[in-house]
Amino acid sequence: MRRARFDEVIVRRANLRTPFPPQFSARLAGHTVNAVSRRAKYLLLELSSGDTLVMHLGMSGDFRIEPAESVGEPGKHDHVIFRMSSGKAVVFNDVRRFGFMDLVPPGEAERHPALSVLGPEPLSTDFNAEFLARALKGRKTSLKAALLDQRVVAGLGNIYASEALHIARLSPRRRASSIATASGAPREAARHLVDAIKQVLTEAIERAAPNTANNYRGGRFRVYDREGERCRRRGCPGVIVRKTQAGRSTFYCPVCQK
DNA sequence: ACGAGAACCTGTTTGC
DNA sequence: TGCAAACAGGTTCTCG
Repeated sequence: MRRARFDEVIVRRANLRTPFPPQFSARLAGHTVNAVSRRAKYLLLELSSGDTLVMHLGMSGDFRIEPAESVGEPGKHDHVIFRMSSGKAVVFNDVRRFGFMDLVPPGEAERHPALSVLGPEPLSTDFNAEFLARALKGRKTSLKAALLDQRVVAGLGNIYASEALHIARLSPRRRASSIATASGAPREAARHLVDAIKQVLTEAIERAAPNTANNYRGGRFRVYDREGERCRRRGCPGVIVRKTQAGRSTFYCPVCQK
């Protein structure tokens, strides 16, 4: 497969969460995509122009790929259409418009305000019990809210924050600082939590991978969206409850998560 | 300085 | 049935 070039970029609505940069379409047209990468929940496309296209799907965004010739009348929430030299059109659809697109000049991607504040990637060795304990030392917010803070760990979202806490048997309502000693050293809970985050994300990636036999692991989640249902931990008689923390739904088992 | 809550949007589900 | 409130997997701003 050859690297594809942007033949034409049609912006049907030039503001998602933030306004698009000036000359967005013109800066893309004629350039090829040299590399695709990811940082936290941001998608990064390195272009032959040297610019980096930074994108985020927000809550409801998605890309769909269709043959260019079959692109008909755009749907209501189709905001951007990338017509590629491959003959495909990549359509960005986003009902809630919490998505995000920006174009940053060469060498400035890491300094982008959205990216520069991010903590370590959860599956990297930089994300470990020592780091987490230091990051949460003295923080009075809840453990759950802290896990959603992208400066602490980048790319963990609401579902897997709840899931990881269940695996680690830690209550989402604990003080974040409780996983560290006063000097910022990790307690055992910090190691369990780091391990649980890595585990839950690794499993989720495996499950999502195409062409594997892992696709139909029944049951989906351990706690997320299971209010009122039995805890899945073996031997635990608990019932999953839902609580709002920092404006988001948290699901946990009050019996086995301490 | 920190943490909680609101705000940004639209669509769907839930409750009276 | 109908309408309003609550809720949705994210991020960022404001306010106390």
